[in-house]
Amino acid sequence: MGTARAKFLEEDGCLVRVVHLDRVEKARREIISERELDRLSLTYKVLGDPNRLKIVMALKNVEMCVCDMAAFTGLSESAVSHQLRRLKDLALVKSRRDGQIIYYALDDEHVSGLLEVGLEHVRE
Amino acid sequence: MGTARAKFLEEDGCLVRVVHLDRVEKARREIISERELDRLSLTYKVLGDPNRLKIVMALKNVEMCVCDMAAFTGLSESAVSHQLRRLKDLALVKSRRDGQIIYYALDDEHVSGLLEVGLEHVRE
DNA sequence: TGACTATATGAACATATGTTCATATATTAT
DNA sequence: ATAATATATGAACATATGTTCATATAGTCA
Repeated sequence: MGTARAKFLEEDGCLVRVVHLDRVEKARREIISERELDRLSLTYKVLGDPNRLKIVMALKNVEMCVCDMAAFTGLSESAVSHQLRRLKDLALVKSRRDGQIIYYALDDEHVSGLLEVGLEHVRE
Repeated sequence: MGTARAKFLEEDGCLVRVVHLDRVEKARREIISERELDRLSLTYKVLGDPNRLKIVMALKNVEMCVCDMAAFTGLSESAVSHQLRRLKDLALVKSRRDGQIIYYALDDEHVSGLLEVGLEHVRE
């Protein structure tokens, strides 16, 4: 039944095979900016490590300090600190200081939202 | 003002520093299974690459075949195919055949949900 | 059937990533 | 101040990841 066939078009001096030029152009029009795409992929990537994800899942329920998270995950405090920095850089996690101790928590509801939707998908 | 101080407890024959034992235990009780955690982190990881994310974002709006996505992303068809396999393994993407052409689309609404929430977070 | 088209796969290679170890910073307590 | 505590950082190393290239598979059309 399929009658679609490839055309070839020139792109940057190269021949590129395209079956649905209209779809490719539609996708090009509707894609988000390179900048947003990079930031978005970094956001997912930072959740894409089991240890970091474990940290974030824990923070979903309770504030914790570095050594608590180290005890919980089995990582060294240094490793946890490195990971927290990445999480903080992408605004997945925020911190507040109380005396010598720095408490970490999820940055906002979007983060729990991401975890919820992800879990739903994994569990279906 | 902070009066919290660390205790040391034995864990697998090692001394581990813990400030809030109650929180660590709470986190341990409430954490999801190792299996779910792995699958969840793989799900985020697979979205955590700019090229794969670009593919998925495009599929949010329109069905595409491999060579369309190759043209759209600037990747080779082989590279796109490799990435699609990973996306399919984690049920982020599904495919249907029509003649010689295989059309790809997002697997379900959870995937667009993940993209929506992620974008909201990045844009705030 | 056999030639052709679209997609998939395996191995290899270069780059990216996460942990460790040593050390630095910042706050508190004496 | 000085010592002690909690966290952060930099460099280095081993492993993981993504692309390429060559080749394989699977469906289609003559």
